[in-house]
Amino acid sequence: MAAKVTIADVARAAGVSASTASVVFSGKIKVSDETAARVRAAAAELGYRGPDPRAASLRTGRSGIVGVVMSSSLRTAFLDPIAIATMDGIATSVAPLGAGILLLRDDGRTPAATEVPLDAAVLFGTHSENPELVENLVERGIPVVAVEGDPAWGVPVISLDNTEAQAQLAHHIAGLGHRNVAVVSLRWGPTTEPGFVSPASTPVIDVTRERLAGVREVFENPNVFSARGSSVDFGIEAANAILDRYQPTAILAQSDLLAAGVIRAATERGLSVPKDLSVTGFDGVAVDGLAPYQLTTMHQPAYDKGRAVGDAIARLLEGEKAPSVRFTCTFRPGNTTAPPAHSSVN
Amino acid sequence: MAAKVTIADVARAAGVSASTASVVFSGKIKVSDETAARVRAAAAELGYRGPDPRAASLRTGRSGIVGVVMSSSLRTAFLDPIAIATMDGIATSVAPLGAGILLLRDDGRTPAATEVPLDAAVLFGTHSENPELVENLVERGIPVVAVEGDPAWGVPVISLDNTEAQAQLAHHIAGLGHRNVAVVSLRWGPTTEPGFVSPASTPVIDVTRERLAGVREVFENPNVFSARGSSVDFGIEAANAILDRYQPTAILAQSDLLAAGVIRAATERGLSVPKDLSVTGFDGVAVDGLAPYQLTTMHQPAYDKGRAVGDAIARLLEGEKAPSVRFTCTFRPGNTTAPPAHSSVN
DNA sequence: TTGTAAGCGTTATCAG
DNA sequence: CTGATAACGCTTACAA
Repeated sequence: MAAKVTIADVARAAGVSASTASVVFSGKIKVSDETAARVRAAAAELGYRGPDPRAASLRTGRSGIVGVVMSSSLRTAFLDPIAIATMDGIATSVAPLGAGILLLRDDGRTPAATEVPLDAAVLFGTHSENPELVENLVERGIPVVAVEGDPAWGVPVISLDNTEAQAQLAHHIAGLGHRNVAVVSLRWGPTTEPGFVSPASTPVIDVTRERLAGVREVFENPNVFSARGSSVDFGIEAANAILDRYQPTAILAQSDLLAAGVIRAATERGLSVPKDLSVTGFDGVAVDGLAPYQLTTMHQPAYDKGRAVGDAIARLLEGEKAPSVRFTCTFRPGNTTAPPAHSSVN
Repeated sequence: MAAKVTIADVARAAGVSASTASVVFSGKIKVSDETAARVRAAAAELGYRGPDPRAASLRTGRSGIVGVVMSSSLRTAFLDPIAIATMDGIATSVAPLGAGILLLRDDGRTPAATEVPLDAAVLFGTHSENPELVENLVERGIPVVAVEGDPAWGVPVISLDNTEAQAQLAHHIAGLGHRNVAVVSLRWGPTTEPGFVSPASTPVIDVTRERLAGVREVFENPNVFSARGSSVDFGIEAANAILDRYQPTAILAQSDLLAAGVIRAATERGLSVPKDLSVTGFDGVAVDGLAPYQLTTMHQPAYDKGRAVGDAIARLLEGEKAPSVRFTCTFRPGNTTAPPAHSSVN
């Protein structure tokens, strides 16, 4: 536990100046092999482990940290495979920038994004609640990129063609002849309870709203059950509520996890999928344990979305403008949709 | 985009010294309301958003960042609900320290843990491969805590009574009268392919080894299939391989996810659980969509393990010693185990 | 190729 | 309660 040894100590021991020693470690300028060796030897001798990142980051203005601001707990956020894939994409794409991912929440339960040495910040999910955060970050000169948020903030937004994609699924269902469909939606608002929602109501959460709009382009007035979130169990809950009350020939779920739950609930009631009930998902993730069903769904390029975030950050860090990017989902037919049976099973 | 405004600018504008202005923002020392107001007004005027975290962290020696070093990709790590719960616990317990979680890997695909301003580091999973990292961190005076690792490094380890817990499950199965059991294990080594393993082989990964030892305390020579990792689908794969070759009356899976896959595979083959096949898990997580089965399993306090990590960090940061902690799993009986049928179904 | 000088923006300490 | 002073440990023009 010797007192802290600094680069100056190393330089002194090696008989060179601090700047030379610094350069030996950063490798940014050529140093004669001989002096470099001397510096390294001195460092080893003194137990110097390389520059202190704190001091380096003050000097260079870079910390190697990209903050990802989420609006929910870690546990909740990472329940969603899409969130994980996106994060993975972000992590991968910022790695070449020499950066890592710092998990932050915007509710005061973690250090504020403004109290941590960030090189850039990613707004993950809906943050419409908290425009001051964005403003603060931007005024500090910290590049900000949003995933699936409100483009109004003037920051680049990496998003999806949610409405069009969901409409495509709805058209597929309509084309098969279905007229009587129901929707299992994602969370309506940040704190909304699950349940049926009135046709007049509009979802607060962007993704929910956009996807629902896609269904409504095709089906006038579907019954909508807003789930507690995206999971198989919530899908089961929603499907049971729907099937207790209505006899739709198709259910459009706003996520694959929810769809898997719908299938589970339907088959447990003795309904055959897709003969008695067609089911569609959204996301195109591999739902663990769903086999032998293959969901008819829209695949979203979550990982690529994450990579786009990193690209945008890189651009912003260079002082360039970064454009918003809207990714396109692709239709993935499975074996969970079919024309409706002529008569209701009931 | 005015040039960067510093606390000195604010102080000057407010007609006070920089130190006074600093104290207004940190709140660590009393300042007269009047001067405080003047400083704040000046800050607002100039668009000063508070101290630069980089400079503050150099000066104070604290960055508010706890690094979590994982050995796999984000995607892989977060597939496991236990990992998520543990991370959640860590995030929660370091929050009061004013810290957030920085996701790091030890394979050069993210900034090295040594290049980032960490207040502390958590080694997540097996890091036996990389003792230099630990050494480097420790020499820098950065507190290190390990989750489920090798206690040999001299850092506190937060772990589980894996062997005893698994043995408890094995005794439960033996007590029901089972004599012919098989095991679905977690990954054998960091890069091992799935498959049956020879009785002589010992797992490289700590958790796998410890849990297997628990089974072997009770059952001499079970057939062991090492899965590709912890997921329902890998469990299905493993169970099918086992049931193709053997007729065990019970399968002990090393995770709940694997156990869920075993159940799925078994029921798809027409075996009834638990009548024809008893199945146990490990972890005690709520497996999404497993209902109506309730796994007989050991519950591990993953979240609390995470909290213990935070506690250890807090202690280390105070300069105290932090003890290693070994958590105890609790038996959770479900409806997936029963005495073996008198004759094989086959 | 190496050294000199000048901060990066803050905050702890201590005196007033 | 406020101010002066001195670091925190490093990097980077620029000069030699």
